[in-house]
Amino acid sequence: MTTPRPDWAAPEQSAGFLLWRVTLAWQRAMRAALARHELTHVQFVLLASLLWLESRGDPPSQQRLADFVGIDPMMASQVLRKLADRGLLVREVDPADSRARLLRLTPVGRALAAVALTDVEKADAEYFGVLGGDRADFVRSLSALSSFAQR
Amino acid sequence: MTTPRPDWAAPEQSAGFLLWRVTLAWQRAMRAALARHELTHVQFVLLASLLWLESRGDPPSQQRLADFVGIDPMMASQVLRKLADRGLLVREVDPADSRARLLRLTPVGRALAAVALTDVEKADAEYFGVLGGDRADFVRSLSALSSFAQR
DNA sequence: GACAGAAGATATGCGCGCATATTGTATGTA
DNA sequence: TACATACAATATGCGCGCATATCTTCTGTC
Repeated sequence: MTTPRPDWAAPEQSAGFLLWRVTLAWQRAMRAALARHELTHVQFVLLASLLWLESRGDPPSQQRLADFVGIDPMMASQVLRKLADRGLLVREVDPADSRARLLRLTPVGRALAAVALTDVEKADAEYFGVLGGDRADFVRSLSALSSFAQR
Repeated sequence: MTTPRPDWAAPEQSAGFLLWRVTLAWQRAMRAALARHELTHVQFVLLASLLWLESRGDPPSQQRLADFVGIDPMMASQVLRKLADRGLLVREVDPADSRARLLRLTPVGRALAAVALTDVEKADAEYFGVLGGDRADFVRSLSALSSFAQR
């Protein structure tokens, strides 16, 4: 166990490190696509998910949105406050539970989310386009890992 | 463009967001495997890569190691300084270029890298084990993305 | 030899991922 | 009613990813 292992020392030959680097590259692509909207990639995910949730039910709480997106409730709290400061959404106290904050997009926020969505979709399609026909298999593998590796 | 898109609003149905979440889960697995060695996942990658590079040539500079691993030279500089403070490696001025710092593992650092390597390998194999026979295809897809999405 | 440009290292600052602790509120049970 | 427990939100702190600026040193060309 004292001899170096080529398959670990060389990141490009390990699935884990490939995963890591590919994700970083994807995040850079997202950042580039969202830069002109003054949105970070987490801000966008929260806005887009809120758009989706709003369209089919009551306004969600911060907690519910964070669970839905799969990010840390702490992060969600901070990011949502900034988005509220920018006037993209409002955080109002839940009348049924004064601990919770209900989220509601403003018209400005709704419009921004919709426009950013098209840019992100284009960047995403371009990024994964190189996989060609293997894309379905790739996504299936990701799903298998994702369902296995629940937090 | 003002109607929500289910495939984007629901992260688990988008390849990009799947990628993101799976990578976060992998990083958590790495963190757990490395916790008892008091190593972060980036610290480990640097140590293991240094182990590999040392075994087959002259000691690399910080820049060369950062390039090899694929991380930011800035991060590498900070992390390597901490590792040097812990006595796991030494950073000596390159006699051929007084700007560069040459990296050399200490015996303690070499031993720690080797032990941590076994834990990480086990965790990694366990993590990707759920892919079963699809693992090769998955890694091939990752490689395609990786080579395409060079920084 | 003198100069401009490139490269290695560092500092600063912001956003994200996560762990921990604290406060206030909503539940359960006695 | 009183209390313990659980939960939503917040604050703090650390490590990472990255952009920008600065300083020093090397290398090119004249």
